[in-house]
Amino acid sequence: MITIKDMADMLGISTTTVSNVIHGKTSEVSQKTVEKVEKLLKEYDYVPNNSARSLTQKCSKIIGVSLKGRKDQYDNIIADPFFSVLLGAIESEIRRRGYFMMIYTSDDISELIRNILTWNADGLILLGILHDDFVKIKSRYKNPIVLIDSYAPRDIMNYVNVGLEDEKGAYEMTVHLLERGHRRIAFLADNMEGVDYIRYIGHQKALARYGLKADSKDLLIIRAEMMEREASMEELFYLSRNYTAFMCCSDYWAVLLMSYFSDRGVRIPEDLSFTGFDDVLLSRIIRPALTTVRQDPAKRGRLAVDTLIKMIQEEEIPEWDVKLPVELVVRDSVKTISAYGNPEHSMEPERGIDDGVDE
Amino acid sequence: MITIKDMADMLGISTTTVSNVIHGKTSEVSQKTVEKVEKLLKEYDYVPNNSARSLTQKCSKIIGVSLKGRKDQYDNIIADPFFSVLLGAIESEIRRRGYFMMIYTSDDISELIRNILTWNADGLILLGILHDDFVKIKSRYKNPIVLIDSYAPRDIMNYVNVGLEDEKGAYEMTVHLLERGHRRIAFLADNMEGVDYIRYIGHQKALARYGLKADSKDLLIIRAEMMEREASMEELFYLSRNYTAFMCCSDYWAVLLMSYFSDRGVRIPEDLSFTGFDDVLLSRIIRPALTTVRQDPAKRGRLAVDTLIKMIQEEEIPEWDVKLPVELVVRDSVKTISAYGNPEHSMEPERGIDDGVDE
DNA sequence: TTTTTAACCTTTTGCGCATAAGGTATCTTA
DNA sequence: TAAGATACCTTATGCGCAAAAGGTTAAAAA
Repeated sequence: MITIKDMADMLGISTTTVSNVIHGKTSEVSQKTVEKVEKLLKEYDYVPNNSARSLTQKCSKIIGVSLKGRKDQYDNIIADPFFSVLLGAIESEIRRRGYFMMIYTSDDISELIRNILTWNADGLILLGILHDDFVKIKSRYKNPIVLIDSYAPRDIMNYVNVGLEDEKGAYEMTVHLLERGHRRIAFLADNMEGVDYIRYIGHQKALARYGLKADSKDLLIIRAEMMEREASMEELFYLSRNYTAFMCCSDYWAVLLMSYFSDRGVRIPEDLSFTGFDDVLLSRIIRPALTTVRQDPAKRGRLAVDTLIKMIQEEEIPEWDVKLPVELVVRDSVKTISAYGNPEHSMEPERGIDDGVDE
Repeated sequence: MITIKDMADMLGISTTTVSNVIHGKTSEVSQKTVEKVEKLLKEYDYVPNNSARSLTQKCSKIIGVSLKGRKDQYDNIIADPFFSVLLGAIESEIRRRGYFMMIYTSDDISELIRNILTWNADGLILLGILHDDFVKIKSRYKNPIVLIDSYAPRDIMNYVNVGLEDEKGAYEMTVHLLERGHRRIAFLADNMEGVDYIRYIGHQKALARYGLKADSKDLLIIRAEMMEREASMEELFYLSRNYTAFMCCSDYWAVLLMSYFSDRGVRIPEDLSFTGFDDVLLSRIIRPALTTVRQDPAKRGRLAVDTLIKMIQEEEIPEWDVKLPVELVVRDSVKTISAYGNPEHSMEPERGIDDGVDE
């Protein structure tokens, strides 16, 4: 590996002059010298040592990306069809902007913090981080952070979140189910800390508009490890008899559950309707095609990187809670229940109740 | 950020002593001093600056991972269901071993080289690299490299490849199709440079065993951009009438094509049978479930990282061409053709022809 | 003529760390 | 008692780079 000093010695000039040419400070260097240096630069295809640069500059050109959330059968979050699309978009945008990406998928938050600090990452993108972990990171890491799919009490801590119209999405999906005659709807979430909580609020509001009240026993928390355990799945299967529809917080799990249920002879959507969230490729391909809420992960990834780099370079904090649009995508996984057996609820929304969503 | 010098000053000792404690060279430091330093280390949660370390040591603890290959609708290779699982396995293994991962998905090979060199990566994992690009990288980058799914003439260049029994997989799949009565089989590949070429050889050998000869017009090269172009798909649709089975080199494309064809009224497998390669989650979930060749991407990722780190640490080159096992997974996407209309080929393999695969 | 200024250099410093090389006691051994 | 060994420490150096600070020359301004 050729260094600045090597080239300076070859030309009999100082390293500062070579460095100046590299950084385009040509006003301080004669035309003749510039040409000599540039010739050598090309000849040896000089590549700067970024470790050395990071030491002198305050910036490392590294952006850390941390993923947490639902895992697949390989205990592997990158393989999640939604996250992988998002991650791909983030990677290409980071690269396009001249930065480097380092990924951390560890559940160990102090390991994550050590990794960020040891490389002195210029900025951080956190996907699906829980509030407590976010606070821990904030207390040690002072560079800009952009969140994706993370919600926390704003009075506690400032943050920039590249989010979604989650509440609206869940609201519209619930209305869709209600309008098709469903009254016994289970809401399946990862946890009640992050986006799923916001979605649940939308769900509640939609129910309220129809004069219904959300019942906590209809809120089913599905953790990744449950998917593996036959006993948990059996229980879910047993529970499902109480419902006409399963409203899931991700396409991934909706699809996994559909597969499990249909293998056990449940007809979808005749016996049980399913809805998802995200609109991943999978959802278009399976049969019945999944009714879901679409978001644009590529756009979201790009916006997150863009926002972060703005914060890094201009040290100015932009809008702290973007909400990207969602769109209801109706396919074939929801049955229309014409003659609904439970007469206590009318099909029409009740009057006098506020029309709903606050965004 | 606290540094070694900060701590040395606090304790009134030299930086060397602190450094020695950090590296466990406690034989050179008195018990009392060790305790003092360790207390401070814990108190301030000291994290070393890896840029500084990289400068003094010859190693950076960075492993570069480069992906090339088929892309999805977002022009995003990370989102590929097979690559993402593999990548996830690689990431967690790299982290477990105390290294850091940097990803490059750029098609621009000289940009990739610059990135590796600028960070002085200790090693490289290349997925699906083409031979010319590999030669370019080798000429500039002298640290260990492990390939995944890459084949090249071995006499030209030494390399370590963590591969698959590709030939065997394709052979067995072709035999499966032949045994079910298929004679007009299209072989769908990405390109003829990498693993698909090896698979095609297996395909040819299986055909030969049945007294058939592979016809180059049955080899259909499907590039990612064709998936987007309606015209290309229409042409493929038109071509499909000549075949009873589409043998695809990846589940991903098999599934995409199945979806396209069934939307156009083609019944699968009644009108057209499909097979894949990889056995991704998708394949188990779609209907008909896809008959495919299974590989274990998690194991493969781990083995690749393990091999690379062995090369980095022991500077010893292990087995240079591992072939991990594959397994035929028969599901529902292949029709059994009982009365086959073309009398010129018998259902039985011809005698006297060698039994096939060389592994 | 002297001073100023601009153009074009170089020398020096330090980022944080690891290590080679150099100390100074104290303890062993013959 | 002198020579060597041991335990425990420090000083000095350099990795590759960027930038502050310091030169020198020649042209421009006073």
